[in-house]
Amino acid sequence: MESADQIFREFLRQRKLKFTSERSAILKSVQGFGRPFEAEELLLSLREAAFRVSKATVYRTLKHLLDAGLLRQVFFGQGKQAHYDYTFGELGGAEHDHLLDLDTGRIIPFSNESVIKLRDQIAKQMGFTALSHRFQITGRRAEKSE
Amino acid sequence: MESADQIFREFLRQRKLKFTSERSAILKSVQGFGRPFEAEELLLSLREAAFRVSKATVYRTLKHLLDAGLLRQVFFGQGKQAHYDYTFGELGGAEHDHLLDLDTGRIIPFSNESVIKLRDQIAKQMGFTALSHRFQITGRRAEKSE
DNA sequence: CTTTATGCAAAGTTTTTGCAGATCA
DNA sequence: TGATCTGCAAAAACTTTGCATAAAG
Repeated sequence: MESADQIFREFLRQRKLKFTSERSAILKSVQGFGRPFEAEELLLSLREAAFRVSKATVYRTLKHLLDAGLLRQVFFGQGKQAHYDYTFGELGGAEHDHLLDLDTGRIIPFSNESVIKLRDQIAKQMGFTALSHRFQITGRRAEKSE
Repeated sequence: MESADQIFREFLRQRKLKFTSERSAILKSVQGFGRPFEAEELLLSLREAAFRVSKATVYRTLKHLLDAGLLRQVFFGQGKQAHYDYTFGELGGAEHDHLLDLDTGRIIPFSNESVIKLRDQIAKQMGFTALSHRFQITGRRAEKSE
């Protein structure tokens, strides 16, 4: 099985793009988040790792990672800024969705096969073939002792 | 059953806000879309109806409609601009989701009870109570003769 | 009449782009 | 070495805000 690193290198090679130290550092940093992150957070995370990259390069690389299929964009709350979700993470590349804790703002990934079954079934009913989806549940801890 | 208009008036009254002709025109225009729309589209739609409202008022009113629960924000594609989705529309206030046609960009609303059942079940499994969700399927026409 | 709303233009956010010098293949 | 990259700063896209005047209750 290919690593994300290999996938990215191959993607770049096919497009005659270069695998630079910035792109390498950004991918590494992306893998460090266990949850969707914002461009600004990524920038900070790189600076903490003492790797100086410009905001422009971060955005440009995020776009490539999206094209390579290693990231996808998701939007939470009313926020206008995009979150980037690593599609290769903990769950080993399995499609996953998110539950947003209304009280803490925490984003919790989950994976559930029924979501895919349901989306495929709904799309079929509507005369479509489903290619992807975004599913986001907003909720609140059930048995909180407050 | 209360009309959206009544709900909005009541919402404004409770907050000591005013029901102005601009707010009335905006709500009417919102109801004219059968799909999620952008702030800019709303503005254009108002101008077509020969009603001149400023962009600032449109945004301010959208915020109130969100607070009143008559709209919610959704995000499609990679676009950074918010879409506003009327929660009171065709489906008579029933919760609904969207299918995005990858080829045409068209957004098609649908309503399916299983989505709610599934979200409630998943949230429960994770120790949460689901309050709302966003579900978006991206697909492509199944039997296209192209 | 007092409070809240509106329009305008200016400011704020987030993301994109042009360009000159730096780096990769 | 030729093509692609990078950082910077400026621009662009979308949304919010301050202020003076207008309208609602």
